[in-house]
Amino acid sequence: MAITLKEVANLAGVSRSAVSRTFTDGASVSVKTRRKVEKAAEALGYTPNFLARSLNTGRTKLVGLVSNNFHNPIFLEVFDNFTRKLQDSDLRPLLVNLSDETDAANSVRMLQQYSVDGVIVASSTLPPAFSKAFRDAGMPVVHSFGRYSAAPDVSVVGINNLECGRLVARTLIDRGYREVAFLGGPPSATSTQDRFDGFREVLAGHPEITFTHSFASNYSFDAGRMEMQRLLASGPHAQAYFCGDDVLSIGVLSAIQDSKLRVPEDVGVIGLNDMEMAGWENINLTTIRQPIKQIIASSVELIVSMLDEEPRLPEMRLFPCELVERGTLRPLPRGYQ
Amino acid sequence: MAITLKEVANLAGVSRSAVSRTFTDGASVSVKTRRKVEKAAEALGYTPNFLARSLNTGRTKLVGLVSNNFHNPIFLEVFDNFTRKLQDSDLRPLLVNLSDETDAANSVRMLQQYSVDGVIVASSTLPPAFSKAFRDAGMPVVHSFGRYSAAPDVSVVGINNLECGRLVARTLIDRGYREVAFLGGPPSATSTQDRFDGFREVLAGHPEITFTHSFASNYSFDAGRMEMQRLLASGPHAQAYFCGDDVLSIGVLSAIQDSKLRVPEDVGVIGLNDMEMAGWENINLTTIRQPIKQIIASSVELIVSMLDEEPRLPEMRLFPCELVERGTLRPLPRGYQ
DNA sequence: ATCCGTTTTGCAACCGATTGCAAAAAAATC
DNA sequence: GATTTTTTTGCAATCGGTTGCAAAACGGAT
Repeated sequence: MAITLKEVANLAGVSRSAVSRTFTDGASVSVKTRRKVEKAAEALGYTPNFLARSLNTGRTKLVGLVSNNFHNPIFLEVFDNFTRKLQDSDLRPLLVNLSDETDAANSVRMLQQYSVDGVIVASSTLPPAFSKAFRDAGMPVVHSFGRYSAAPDVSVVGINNLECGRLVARTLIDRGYREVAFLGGPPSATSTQDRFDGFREVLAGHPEITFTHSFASNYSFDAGRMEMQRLLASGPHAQAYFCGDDVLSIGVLSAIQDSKLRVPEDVGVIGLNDMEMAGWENINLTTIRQPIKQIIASSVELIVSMLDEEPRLPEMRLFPCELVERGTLRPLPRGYQ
Repeated sequence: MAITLKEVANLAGVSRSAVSRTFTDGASVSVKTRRKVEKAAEALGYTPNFLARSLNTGRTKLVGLVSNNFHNPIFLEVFDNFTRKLQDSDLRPLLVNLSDETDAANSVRMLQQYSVDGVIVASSTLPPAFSKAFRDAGMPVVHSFGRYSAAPDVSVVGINNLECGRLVARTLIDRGYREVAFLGGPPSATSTQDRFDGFREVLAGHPEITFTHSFASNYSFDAGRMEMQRLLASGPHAQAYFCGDDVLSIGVLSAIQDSKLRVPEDVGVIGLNDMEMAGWENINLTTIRQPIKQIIASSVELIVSMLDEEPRLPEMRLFPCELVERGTLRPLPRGYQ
């Protein structure tokens, strides 16, 4: 089938070790043999077999890229950035779709079979039990877009969802909204729980502000739209809605638009993520930006350093979020600007 | 590190071959030893190493999933479906991002290093040279969303872009549009070229219809919006625009919306793909549906059958497209319905 | 109990590489 | 030119499995 080391050795008239050494950096080969080998390899079109190599070295340079978010457009950016960054670090992503997987053991086995060097869990909804299962199986793990924890099982890189919730609450208060609402993603998602907690924490200090909440069935346009339609039909609406994420917000906007209410005059909406689409002129969503590129760059750096170092304690790397002002929230009242 | 076959053999008190055979289907092992082995494996938490196995069997069950479309939301659906289908067939996708890759040789080497069993090229814009390079390196290749060719280098699964162009032309004619336009994706994309060819082929038979064309710099919202703004600023607009794909169409719609023209009364728009977003109520784009799920299911079936069969001639598998009626094209004139 | 045909089993070679070690070759020293 | 030191080389074992083959165990029939 493919050209092997042996064939190159024969053609070059050297031992197999010599060939191996030419393709291993830091190994001792004279320039003369190196030349011979390179010439032979070139002629035959030889490429070392990384998998065979991995038996000895214990490194496959494979990284499991595990996710269950295959419906949120922002994850296309996520995959794009991860694959690039991993490739830059000479690692290859083995993509694992956990969308309808409930059993971590299954996924663990899958990754063990290919002896991946490490695992990146890219998800804001996957319960920590999954990352923990990978860790328990002895693989270095980074959970990207994961949840803050004082005593994390595995390293987490992401944003401080609690702080995001607080930031939104403060923003709405500053804008003079007096009846606000939280419209979260699925209650089971850790990201929703934390954003909610931060949000109501701040509001708890403002008894003058009334505050309601509800949850969409998942982070999707349809779920957001349906939940908002339900809310509009079931009683008076709030002055502003903090939505679990951008795609949910767009669904919410669509429902509001149908009801003839105006945004932001009659009702305000603020999302979270700042996905590309949020900036499209026909959407123009005010939102909280999550620094995806930095999160991913940092995740890859982290996993890379975990590969050649000794096991170390899990760490949290949280990045700040910032408000991206667009057209779905009313501006600061005069005098406060 | 991980548990090996040898350790299981020791614990179970059998030979290494016995253990190997228990984990190879079709191999001859007595129920008695099988039980012993399974018990020992269970106790130790043993999982066979697929990569070591691959040295003997010549099969890694790895499939290269190669793409350069990391900006079109439809590709999230594509990745979702591919990963699921491949997993169902017991194959693992090794994701390769070719976004700023111009040299096929580099990618070929990457896939050779991991001795993938086959390659799926998922892209409507990647030139055929890439798939050809993989094939020339001896890997089974399927090009999904690729271009029709009478004598293809590799198997292609997708839609007939020419026929799509024709379908749109006929649709616009039937709707009574007399000044139509093609607003394609990047001229270099094979998909754009073919759609354009089909479109003008039909229009060539209708001299009463005037017809203009232009190209956006890529398949993106911004490109579509900018190109449409340019067109609107530079002279009278056409009655209907056939846009290269859905995301381009949404950009075009956004530009039209800004110009105070009404859709579909003043100007019609039709896209291509039927991505999820096209059905969102606030977009509601009339478009041509590309049967993504079928294309992917068929691609995976094809690559699977290429894995255990002898080399065979490349084949074309083209699926029909259909019109999805929504709100951006005016209805059939009365009397024709 | 003996014989014969089937299964089951373990040995040992092999897949494509890496690597410790000792021997050979080359370079440096006197 | 002989001796010592350093570098380069090939041998052979190893990584974690699979598999052809011959021997061992088994099962049934006589």
